[in-house]
Amino acid sequence: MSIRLRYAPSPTGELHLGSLRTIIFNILFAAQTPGGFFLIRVEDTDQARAVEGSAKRQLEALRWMGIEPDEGVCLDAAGNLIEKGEFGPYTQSMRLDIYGKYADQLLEAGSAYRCFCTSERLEQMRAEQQAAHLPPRYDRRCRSLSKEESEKRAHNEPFVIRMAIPDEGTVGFTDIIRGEISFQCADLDDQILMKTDGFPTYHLAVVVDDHLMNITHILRGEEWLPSTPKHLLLYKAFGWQEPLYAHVPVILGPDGKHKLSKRDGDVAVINYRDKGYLPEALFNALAFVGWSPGTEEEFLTREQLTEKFKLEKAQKSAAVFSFERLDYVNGWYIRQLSLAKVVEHMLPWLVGEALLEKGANGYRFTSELAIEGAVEPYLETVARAVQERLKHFDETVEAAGFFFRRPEFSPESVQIVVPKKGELGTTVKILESAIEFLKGIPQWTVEVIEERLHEFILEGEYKNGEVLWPIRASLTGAAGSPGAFEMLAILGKEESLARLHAVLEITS
RNA sequence: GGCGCCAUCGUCUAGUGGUCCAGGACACUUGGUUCUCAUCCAAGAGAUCGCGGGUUCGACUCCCGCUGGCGCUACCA
Repeated sequence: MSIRLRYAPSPTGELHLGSLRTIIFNILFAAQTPGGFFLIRVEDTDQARAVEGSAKRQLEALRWMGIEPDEGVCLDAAGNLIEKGEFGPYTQSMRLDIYGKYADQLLEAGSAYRCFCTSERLEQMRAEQQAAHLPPRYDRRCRSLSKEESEKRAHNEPFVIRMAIPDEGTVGFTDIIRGEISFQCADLDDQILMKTDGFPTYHLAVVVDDHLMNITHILRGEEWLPSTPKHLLLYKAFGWQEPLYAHVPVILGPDGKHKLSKRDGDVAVINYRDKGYLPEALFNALAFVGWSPGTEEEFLTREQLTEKFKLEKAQKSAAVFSFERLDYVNGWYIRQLSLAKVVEHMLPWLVGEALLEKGANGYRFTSELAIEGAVEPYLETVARAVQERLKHFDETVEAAGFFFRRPEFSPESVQIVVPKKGELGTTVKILESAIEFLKGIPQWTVEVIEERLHEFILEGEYKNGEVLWPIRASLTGAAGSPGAFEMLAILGKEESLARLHAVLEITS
C-alpha cells in the first residue's frame, strides 16, 4: 500500500513558518515513495475561532511555494477552493454526521460516556485542584451514571461526550524521530470528544478522519506529542490499525525561549512573498531547520532534497530560526537567477514606487531621463548591475532606484560626492575637469570609459578614489552602488553628463 | 504543580565507542580584489561536546542521576 500523509490546518489565520516546515518534511517524505500521497484536510471544528478565507489564503501561500496537495482541499487552476479525491469531504464541518456516528459507537461500547457537567462546575473544579496543587483533570463524576439515567437526561440537558480512559495501563508507541515514548493511562484526562454544539473536538475528528482517509504516517508538530496516547487509545477502542507517528520539533524565536511568533518578525509565509523572497530559498532554508543531509552541501534542489531526505535523521531538539541565514540563502538564489527573472522580480517594486509605468508598448520611465533606446534591454542591464547586491527584492528601489530617477541633491546632501578624505572645493574642480574629459570620450562603453578615465587619473596624478567616488556618487546619490565605470556606461553619455552638471550647479 | 520531550561553537548543524585537544555553514573579525556597497577569495576568532556519576583499555557518542530549556495540561487546534 502506498503511503499517505496529510497536513490538517485549522482555518484560524495565515500559514505559519513552522507549519510550512512541517509541510515540507511531509511532502519530502511522501515524495520518496512512488505513489506517495499528500493531502490537505481542513479542521474547522472550532466555530468561534474560524477566520473567513483563511483556508484559501493558506493554500495560496502553498501554491506560491510550489506546493500542491495531491488530494483533499486544494486550489483549482483559477485559484478557487475545491476538493478532490475519493475520501471526501475533506472539510470537517461537512463531516458532522460521521463523527456523530462514531461517537455513538464509542458510547455503545462503553469507551465513552455523556458528561452533563456545566462549564461553571468544571472551572470551579479546576480552580480547586490547582489550589490544592493537584493536576487539573475531570473528576469523572458523570462516568458512573447509569445507562438509563444518561439516556434520559440526554433528552433535555446539554452534554458532551468524554473518553473513558482506562484506569491503569501504559500507552506507548515508537516515534520515527524520537523512538520509544510511553504514557501512563492514570495521567490522562477523560478528554472531551464531542462538544455541546455537536461538533467533535480535534481528538475525535483527527482519529476518525485519518483512519477513514487511510493515512499511514502522521508527521506533525511536537506540540501534539502529549495527546498522542489519547489518539492511540481511540484507535484501540475502534479496533483500527494505528498509523505511524513522527513529531517534528518546534521552531523557536531568536531568543531560543519561545515558539517563533509575530513579535520575532514575520511568521506568515505570505509575508515572505510580499517582501520579495524566492520560494526556493524559503524552501531550502526551512528544510535545513532540524534536518541536514549529513554532507556539507548547502543548496539543494527540491529533487535533491527529496532524494536525500531522511526523516529518521530529523533533529529531536527545537531549533531557532535564523532570519540572517534566510537572507544569505535568498541572496544566493537571487544570484542564480537569469537576468530576465531578476527583471521580472524587480518590476513590481519599480512600478509600485512609480519609477516605471506600463504603457501600450511596454514599460516607460516616469521621469525625464536622457536615456536612449527601449526600456526592456535597459532593465536587463540594470539587473546585471544590481543582482549580486540584493538579498530580497524589496531592496530593489534602494539598490536600483537611481537608474530610473535622477538623484536629488540639497546643499547639504551633495556632500556625499566628497570622498572620505577629500573636501568639496577640490572635488568640484576634479569633477569639472572630469566632465570635460568625459565629453571627449569617443566610444561610450565600459571598457573605453575605464581605459580613458585611468589615463585621466594618471595625467592628473589623482588617486582613483578622488575621481571615481565623486563621479559615482554624483550619478547615484548613494553611498553604495555599482562601480563608476559601470554606472557611466549604463546611464549613457548624455544622462551621465546631465547628472554631473547638476552637481556642479548646486555646488556653485 | 503534574506529565512528556529535549540538551555539540552566538545560531543551524556534522559526528552513531578510538581516525575529534570536535568538521561545515550563517553571523562576526582581519586581509586580498576595489572608487563605494555587494559579490568573490583567503585567514582568524569562536564549543573544557549542560553538570555529576558509572560501563569500558578507551565516551561527544552507551546507562543512571541532576540541572536547565521547551511543549502539553480548554466544550482551541
